Amino acid sequence: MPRKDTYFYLKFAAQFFIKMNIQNTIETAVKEAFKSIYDTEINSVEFQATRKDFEGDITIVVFAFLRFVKGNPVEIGNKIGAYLKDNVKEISDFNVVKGFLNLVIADDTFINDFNNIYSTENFGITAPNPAEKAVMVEYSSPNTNKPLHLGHIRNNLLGYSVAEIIAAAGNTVYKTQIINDRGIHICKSMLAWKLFGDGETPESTGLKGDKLVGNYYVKFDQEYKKEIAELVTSGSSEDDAKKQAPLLLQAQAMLLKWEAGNKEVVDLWKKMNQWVYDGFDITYKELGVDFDKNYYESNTYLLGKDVVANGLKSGIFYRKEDGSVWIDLTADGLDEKIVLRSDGTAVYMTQDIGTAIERFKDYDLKGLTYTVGNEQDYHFKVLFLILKKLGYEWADNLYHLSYGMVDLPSGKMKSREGTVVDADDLMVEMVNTARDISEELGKLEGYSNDEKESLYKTIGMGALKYYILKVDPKKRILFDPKESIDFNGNTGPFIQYTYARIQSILRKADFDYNQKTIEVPLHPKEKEVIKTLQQYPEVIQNASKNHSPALIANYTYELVKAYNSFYQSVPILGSTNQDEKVFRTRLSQKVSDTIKSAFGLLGIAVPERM
RNA sequence: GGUCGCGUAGCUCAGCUGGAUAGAGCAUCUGCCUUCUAAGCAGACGGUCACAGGUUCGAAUCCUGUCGCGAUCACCA
Repeated sequence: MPRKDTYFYLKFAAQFFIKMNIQNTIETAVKEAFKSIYDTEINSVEFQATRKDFEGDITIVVFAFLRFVKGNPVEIGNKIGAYLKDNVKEISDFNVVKGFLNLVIADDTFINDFNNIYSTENFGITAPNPAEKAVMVEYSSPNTNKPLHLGHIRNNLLGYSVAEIIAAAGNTVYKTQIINDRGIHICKSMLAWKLFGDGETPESTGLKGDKLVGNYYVKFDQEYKKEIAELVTSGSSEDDAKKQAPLLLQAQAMLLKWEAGNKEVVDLWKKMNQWVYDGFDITYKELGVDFDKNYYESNTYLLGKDVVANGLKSGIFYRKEDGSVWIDLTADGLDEKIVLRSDGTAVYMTQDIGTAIERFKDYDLKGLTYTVGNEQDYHFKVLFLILKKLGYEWADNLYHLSYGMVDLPSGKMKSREGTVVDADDLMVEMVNTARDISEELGKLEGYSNDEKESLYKTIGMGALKYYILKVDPKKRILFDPKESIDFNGNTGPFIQYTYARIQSILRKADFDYNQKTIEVPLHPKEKEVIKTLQQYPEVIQNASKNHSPALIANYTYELVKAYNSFYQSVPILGSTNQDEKVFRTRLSQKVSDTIKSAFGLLGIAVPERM
């Protein structure tokens, strides 16, 4: 094992070498240039990619040097440029515009780079370093009283993708969720089923288990509202009616029974939760997400109380007269926060403290990322601060992947009011749209029905996932169910289509393109594609650091645009020059490999044809 | 009210730790299928980067304030 890892490590190093090599060479040369021309030491050189409208590949910002050398930036740029052209073999030309020194990199340098990239397996991906501790990513974390909706889809896609990205950046990653399987809301569904369910089961109704249970959650709410209305007509105040409604009292009684371990209630709870889990499993599978370990709130809701007890002793927490325990965070600009109820039971915070500690005990972790909506920003800020105050050094490596809500034109989605976009329904709809478009285009002759259906799923889910993931997680998404998700332009199918076209070329390539070619004149479009490919490793690192699948999505789009432009301007298989043909085929192949890799990080599959 | 986030083209979004004339897609309009898949390519149109100050050689980007939208400030989770 260690040997294999070392091997991967070297590969990773080699990969960075490709890109950094040139920049380092230039940086060193620039320093030499200042030494020899101005007799001045400079400490760093600021690089940026040359803008498309200018000639060149890499640009040095001359303004930054004015601190060290006084003078006209254009003049300085010209002198440095001339020095570089004479002394650095990779630089074939230069020009200066205002304070920008644009350098032209020699074609053979690009081709060499590309050949290195081509022969790098899993280009861009860094294998985990076994000496490093792991990272845990929590996502999904549903309630077991209702089905998953569009909001959960965003959560799941984000969490899954971020986990993949962090792994690709060189970490061992564990995916987890905490299932909110206890509490009054579960009892509501249970009670409604018991009272009105008539023994219905997923088998007897043919309904997905989570849907069935969700129906009873809605049923409870309807009946509960009726009771409130009746109480109000008979003279109760609205508030009293809400508290006194028999259904609610029964649900509360049920929760007490559950906590006391009453067999009948616990058995019903187990049965109905299992229905929900079976339903969720189907949805998760369709979505293509998975978990390494599930935590259940019914196991963790008592955690954290001993931690609070210890913190009380050390003075981090304090007890109020009624017995409740608090932490004072006003010195940190926050409020006072309760960590234990006056009856000694745990609150959400207590549980999260305990669960975090538990996870660090269960796994050898360096960090933990929570994928939870931005409505809980405050909760996590407080949680992290408390853990820090409790002295856990890993508290600095906790991260709240906070994402914006998915809203409908009508406003927020509400399960009880039936204004949610159901996860399963939406996925079916996306696949249907993919089917309609594909059938209309009719490019799939020779495909069996199974192959076609599997392809429609790939495309439909690709459209959905890309649509959600290309947006910065922080931003809220407005989803209009009437305007269907696009399949043209900056979309998943557009990128999948490019992949499929390349596969078609590779299938037709009846020559050996495994051979390196160096002596080909480089077309500007080819250069653009190579430049974009070079960025991939850095993009992954960046996306990991920023917990942002959107960076991967946007990068993939850039790559595909560059490739399509190339594809349209020059013949690949039709090239009359054999070396050129080989080179372009190799370039195409690596682009498709990279698309597949990047889309893999987004949890999106790619098709061989479409 | 306090705190946090967001505000870029008609719509949906990019724009990395400040850099050149702010970029895509959709929509509208114009070209390109006897050459590798037109779910494509090339182009036109479209912007007081919410507003006002400040820092800087240089600000959509950093700082301050204002406005607008959202979230949050529970002995719910």
